[in-house]
Amino acid sequence: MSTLTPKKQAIREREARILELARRMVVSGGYNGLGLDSIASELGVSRGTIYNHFKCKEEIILALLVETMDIRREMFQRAAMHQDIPRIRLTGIGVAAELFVRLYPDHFRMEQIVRLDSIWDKTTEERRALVKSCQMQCVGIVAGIVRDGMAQGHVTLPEGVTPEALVFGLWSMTEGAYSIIATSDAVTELGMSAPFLSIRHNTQVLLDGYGWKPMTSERDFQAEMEVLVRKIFPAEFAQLKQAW
Amino acid sequence: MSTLTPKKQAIREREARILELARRMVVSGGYNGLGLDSIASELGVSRGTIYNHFKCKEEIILALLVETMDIRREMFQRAAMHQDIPRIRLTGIGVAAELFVRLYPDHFRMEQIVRLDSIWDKTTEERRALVKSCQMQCVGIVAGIVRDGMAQGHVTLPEGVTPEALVFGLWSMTEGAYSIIATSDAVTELGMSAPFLSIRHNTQVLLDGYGWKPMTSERDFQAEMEVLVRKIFPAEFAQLKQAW
DNA sequence: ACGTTTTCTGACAAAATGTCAGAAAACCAT
DNA sequence: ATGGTTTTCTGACATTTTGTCAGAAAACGT
Repeated sequence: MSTLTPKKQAIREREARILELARRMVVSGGYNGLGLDSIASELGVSRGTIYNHFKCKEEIILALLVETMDIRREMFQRAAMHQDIPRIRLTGIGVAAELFVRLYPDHFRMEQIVRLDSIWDKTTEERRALVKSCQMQCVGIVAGIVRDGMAQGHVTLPEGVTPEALVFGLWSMTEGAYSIIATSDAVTELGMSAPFLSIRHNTQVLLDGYGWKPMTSERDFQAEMEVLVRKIFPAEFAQLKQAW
Repeated sequence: MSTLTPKKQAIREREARILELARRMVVSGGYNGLGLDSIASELGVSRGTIYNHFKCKEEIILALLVETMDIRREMFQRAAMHQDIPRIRLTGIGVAAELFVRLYPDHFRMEQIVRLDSIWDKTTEERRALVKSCQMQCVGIVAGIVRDGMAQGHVTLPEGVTPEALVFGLWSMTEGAYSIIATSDAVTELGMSAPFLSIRHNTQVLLDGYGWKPMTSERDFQAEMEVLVRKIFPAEFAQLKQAW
């Protein structure tokens, strides 16, 4: 597989460059900030060539989304694999989510943009399936930890509440928080300083609300997070060291 | 003020029609779905006339956003004014938020779109100030209830946690949840059935986590919500009656 | 009824997307 | 190497959309 003709190899490299340039443009100017003309000229090729790689603008954007979601899924998997009690593993997922957003804000912004702009109609079913699969894997990983917690008697969900409902709560809260932080510059003006600390605290409060043991009164999860980030994500931690 | 020349009156009415048509278009096709050409032709005027009303597309969209946010703020105010213990009033805010999203999904979608698409640069400072003011009022209303709860000894926040941090948690969770529901058609496939019930439950669990009395073990907030919606939002309740 | 002000129009320039016939380059077999 | 075949690339074209503006048309006030 590594023996491609020189030409094919060059094409493959160019595709990577297209995506790289496209990401920068989408991140800085949204859907409309992505201009195929600019990409083509920056790459020194004509616009027609871009259309040999992707059949429309929307496909480029969806390709970026898949790249993005793959990164997060991989980070979630690493966190879920950590050997510890369920609540700590869940805390690790939270760490992964925060790291993802903070280290790759462009990727997160990408997700937000794609979600909203109505680009889905024009894309191929194939790529859409990739996106959905990635999302389901992420939810599945977290739901698995919740089930572990239930199996070990650390948490008992009320009648009619599924593990997925708890996952939904965590997902909603983090997704919403990061989105508010990313888009509403007024967060600090609104009296919400240190929003990342607030998120870490609020997620743990939610788990406390479910009565998931050990509770925050018994264990310092904020300190635990630093241990986790160093252990599971050493490289990532090094990148934002002082900012953690 | 009600005595405008016939012409001025007609212009004012047309402006309303423009916004009305624009909203439909933005909701169905996002930023790019809004075409001034279509609006003009549907109104039977030329495109130049539209530009007499708004100096660019972006201003139209921001005008829509202000309309939208005003509705929510008004609903929040109604809920906050309800005479009861703080936790119930907060529950009322949750009811308001849910009603807003469910009754005016177009408005909510509007907010999402505006937030992301990079349209802010082109808009006037004046209109941006309107948006920010509305947002601060909403946060202020909720934070006020939290302070009431603290003053009455119903909840005690840990060292270093501000009332706004709690508000941030509630805001994040609902914002995130509604956004996930609205945009990710896979919610039910992911095992998250009855998402609105999950949100209601999760917000209460969060308050429980903060130890806010009375807790859900002492009082049935799900039942309380139905009382609130009937009492505070009778007209709105009537609209989605069976769906509540 | 007439001069003034406001409003409206439609043509124009500019920018962007997507297409395609023909040119250019790469490939391959002899 | 060379010639024929396939792949890739180009740049002009059609189309759509935004925003502008001089002059036409309508409304207004006296």
